[in-house]
Amino acid sequence: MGGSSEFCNRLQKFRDAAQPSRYTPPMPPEPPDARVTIADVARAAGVHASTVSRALNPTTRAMVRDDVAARVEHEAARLGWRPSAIAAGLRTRRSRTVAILVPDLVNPVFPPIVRAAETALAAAGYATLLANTDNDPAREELLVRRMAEHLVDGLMLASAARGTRAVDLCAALRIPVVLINRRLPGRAIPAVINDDQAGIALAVRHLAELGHRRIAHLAGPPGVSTAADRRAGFRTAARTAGLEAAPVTAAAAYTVEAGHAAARALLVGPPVTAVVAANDMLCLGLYDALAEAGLRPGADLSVTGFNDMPFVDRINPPLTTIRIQHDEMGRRGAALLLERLTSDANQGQSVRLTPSLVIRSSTHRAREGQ
Amino acid sequence: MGGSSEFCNRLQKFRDAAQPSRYTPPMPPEPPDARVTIADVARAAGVHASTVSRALNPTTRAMVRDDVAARVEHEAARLGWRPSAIAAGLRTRRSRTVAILVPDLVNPVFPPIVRAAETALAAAGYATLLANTDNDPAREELLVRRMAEHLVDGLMLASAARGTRAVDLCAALRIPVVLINRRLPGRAIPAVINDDQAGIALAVRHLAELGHRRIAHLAGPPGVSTAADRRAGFRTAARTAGLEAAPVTAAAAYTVEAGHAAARALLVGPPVTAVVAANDMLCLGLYDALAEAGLRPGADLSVTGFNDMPFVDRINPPLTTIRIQHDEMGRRGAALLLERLTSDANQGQSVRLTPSLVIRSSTHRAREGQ
DNA sequence: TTGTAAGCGTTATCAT
DNA sequence: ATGATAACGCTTACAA
Repeated sequence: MGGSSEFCNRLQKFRDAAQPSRYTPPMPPEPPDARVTIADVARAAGVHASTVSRALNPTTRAMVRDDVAARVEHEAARLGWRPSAIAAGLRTRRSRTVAILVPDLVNPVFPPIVRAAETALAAAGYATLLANTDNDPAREELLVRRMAEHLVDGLMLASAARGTRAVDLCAALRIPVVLINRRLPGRAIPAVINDDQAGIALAVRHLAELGHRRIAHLAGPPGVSTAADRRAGFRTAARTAGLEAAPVTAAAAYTVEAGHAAARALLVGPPVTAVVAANDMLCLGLYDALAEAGLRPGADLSVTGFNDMPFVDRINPPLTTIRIQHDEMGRRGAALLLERLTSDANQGQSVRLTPSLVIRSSTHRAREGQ
Repeated sequence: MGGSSEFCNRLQKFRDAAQPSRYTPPMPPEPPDARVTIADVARAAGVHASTVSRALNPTTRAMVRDDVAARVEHEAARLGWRPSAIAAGLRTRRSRTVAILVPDLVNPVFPPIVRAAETALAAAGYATLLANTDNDPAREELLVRRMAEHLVDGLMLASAARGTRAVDLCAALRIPVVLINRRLPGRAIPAVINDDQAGIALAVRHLAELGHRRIAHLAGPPGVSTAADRRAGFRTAARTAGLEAAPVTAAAAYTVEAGHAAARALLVGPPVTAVVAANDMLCLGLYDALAEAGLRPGADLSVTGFNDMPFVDRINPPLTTIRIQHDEMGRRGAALLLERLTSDANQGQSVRLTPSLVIRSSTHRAREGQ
C-alpha cells in the first residue's frame, strides 16, 4: 500500500466503480481496502513489525526511539492502520472485551446500569458484550461458556441468583467476575450492591412517621439476594418501629404480573394501611390489584417501591420509592472489574451503595381509625 | 443434584480444598484448567487436529466418517473443549460477533429492540456487542472503528442521523450494516423502520374523528429520519383531513426536556385543541408544559404520542399513542443482517413495519366551541 | 534500541 | 476420508 499517488489512483477507481447518480458525502481518507496490517506500516516506516508494535503500544512505547516512534505513528495514521483485536487477542490471551449478563434488558432497572458500565468500559478501551439470561440458569451457563469462547477478559453478572453455576464456571474458566445489583450470600464474589436494609428501613420509617402501624411487605422472588435482603431489612425495621403487624407476601418474580398476583393474596390477608414493596415493578402490579379492589393507591393504601426506575415519577399516583444509584452502580461495577483485570490483587473490594428516599404521592398520613 | 457416587466424591475433594467455613454449591465437572485446545482433543481421539475441526464444524462434518466424528465428538465433550472464537476468527476473518449501536440505551424505545435482536443473534450463534453513541457523530465513528478492530461481522445502527459517516466507514471497512428504527434518505442502506407516515395518519385521523380541527405537530429533531417522516406524514394527513390549522414546532432532541421547551413554544403559538407528537418522550415534556400552564392533558388538550414505549399506559393520563413493533424490529433487523452475512445477495430488502393506534385517555372529543 | 523468530489456536489448501 | 502444512496478524522473548 505504498505511495500517495498510488493511493489516489485506487480511490479514483473506487469512485468510478460507484453508482454515478448516488450522492456520496465527504469521506475520511480511508483506504478502499482496509486490509492494512502491521507489516504494511512497518514497510512504510522502514522498520520491523515488532518495532511498530512497540511504538504504538503505550507500555512498550519507551523502548523505541522518539523519532522512529513518530515516523511509525505517522505512517500508521496515514495508512489508517487499526490493529486487529482478534490477532492481538490470540497472542495475548485477552480480548479487551467484557461481557455483561442481565436477566432482561427490558426491565427498566438495567438500562441505566448497563449504559454507565458500557461508557466506563469504553473509556478504558474495552468493548462490551451484552446478553440476556431470561432468568434461566441453563441459558446463563451457556452464555458464560460462549463469552469464554470469545475470550472475554471479565464478566459483569447482574443475573446472579441462588444456586447459579455461573460464578463457579467463571472460576474454572479463569474469568474474573463482578456481581452487580445482586450478591451471592456466603460467597466472596466482589459485588456492587445497594444497602437494601437501609433502603427498606427508610421506607418503613417514612410510613411509621406518617402514623402507619400495620405495614405489609410485598417481597421479591426466592433465591434473589435483593429479595432476601429487603425482606430481612423489613423484619428488622418493623421490629425497630414496633409495628403492630408486619405480614409478608412474596412474589414469584420481579414482574408486574407476579406483583399483581402476590398483591391479591396480600389484600385478603391481615388488614394493613401500607405496603412496602421490594421493587417498583411489583408496585405496578399492586396498583392493578388495588384498582380491581376499588382502592386508590396513596389515598386508601400507602405504598412504597424500590429502585426509582425511570418514569415511576409519572405514573398515577407518582410512586414514593427508594432511589438507588443506577449510574454509580454501573460505573463502580466496571471500575471494580477493571481493577481486577489490571492489578493482581484479584480480590477487589465489594461496594455497597447508599440509597435514598424519594417521597411522592403514593404515601399519605394514616387516617384516624384506619 | 448429581447422584452418582463419583460425583459426590469429586464434590467432597473440592470441598476439602475450599475454605472450610465457606459453603460451595455443586459445580459442573469442569476441568480446573480449561486451557483445552483442539490438539488435545485430536490426541485423545487419535486423529489430526484438522479432522477434529472438520468433524465438529457443521459445514465440513460430511467430510469425515461417522465413527470418527462420533469419537471426536465424545472426546471433545469429555475434555470440555470449546473452540477459541479468537483463533478461529483470526483464520476465518469473521468473529461471529455483531455490534449494535444505539444513541442511548436509557431511552426506553431501545431496550426492547436490542433485547429482541440479541436473542435472535444469540440463537444464530452470534455474540452481541453493544455501545451508546450519545448522538455524537464523532463517538459513533470511533465506535465503528473499534468494532471493526474487533472484526465484527456486521453492524446494526440505530443511531443513524443525517450526515453520519458511519455507513461510509462501514462500507470502506467492508462491514455489512443494517439500520434500525431510522433510515438514511437518499441512500440505499437496508433498514428496518416503521411506517411513520401511516402511523401519524392514524393519530391525525383519530383526532379528526373526535372532532378536532386545529391540530399541532410537536416534531422531532432535525436530521433524524423519523422526525422528517413523521413531520411529512403529519402535513399529508392534515391536508387529507382538511384541518383548519396545522402548525408545527420542532424539538431539539427526542428528550423530555427538549419536548418541554418545544411545547412551551407551541402553546404560545396559534391555538389548537390537539397535539400530535413525534414521540412519547416529547409527550412527557408536553405534559409538563401543560401542567405549568394549568392545563390538563386529555381534558383541555388532546395529545398523541409515538412508540408506545413501556409504561406510557401508566402515566397520568395514560397516553394515546402509536404502537410500534419493538420486538419485531429487533428480530427483523437481526434477520436482515444475518441474511446479508450468510447469503451473497448483499442487498437485503428493507422492511417497513406497520404501526397501530392505541387509544387511552390523553385524547378526548373536542369540546363545543373549542 | 531494533531485528529475528516463535507461537497464540484455528481452518484452508494441499497432499495422500 | 484423513494428515501435513501453512497462514491468519499480532506480541514477546531473545539475539544482536
